[in-house]
Amino acid sequence: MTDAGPGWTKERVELLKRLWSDGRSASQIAAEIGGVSRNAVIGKVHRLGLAGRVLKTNGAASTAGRRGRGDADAPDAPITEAPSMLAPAPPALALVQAQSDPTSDSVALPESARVTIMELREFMCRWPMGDPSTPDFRFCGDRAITGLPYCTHHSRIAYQPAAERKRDRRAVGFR
DNA sequence: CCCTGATTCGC
DNA sequence: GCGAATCAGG
Repeated sequence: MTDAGPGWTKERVELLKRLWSDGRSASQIAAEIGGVSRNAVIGKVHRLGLAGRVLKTNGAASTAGRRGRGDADAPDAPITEAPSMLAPAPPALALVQAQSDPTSDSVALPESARVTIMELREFMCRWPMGDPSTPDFRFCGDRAITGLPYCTHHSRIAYQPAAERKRDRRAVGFR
């Protein structure tokens, strides 16, 4: 047939837009479409002007991505750090008892897999739920982000906009 | 280590 | 216009 050139046909672009707006990740879309890498998907998405789904993840992109491919890196310009001082918003412990079931014989397992400390694994979210003094105390137990004690959802809550700390540690003559 | 998206630049 | 490379954060 004449489909020897896998370019961004309208069908593919539409599919891309649909999947992207549907909340699918770039890698998922790439796998779905096939023949394209996740980078290609992201690149196309940006070119189309669809980017912007993520809110505060661009903090990385700000300093990153100015290199193409094995190109000489120019002296990075002094990026003006935005003094965004947002509220620390500390996570209140043991205060998230939404639907506390009093002596509930019911299962009461609406979502996620809450587990006890016995069932807690390294890759499980350690978000406290309930009072630690009661036997009802459980942990989120969801798949925690590798390297972090919480899952994606709770990580965002715990680590809200309050990461503007010491960024550069590689000062010359440090120590 | 896994994943995510953002960005730049050579092609 | 395209996407690999790179970055940074979660």
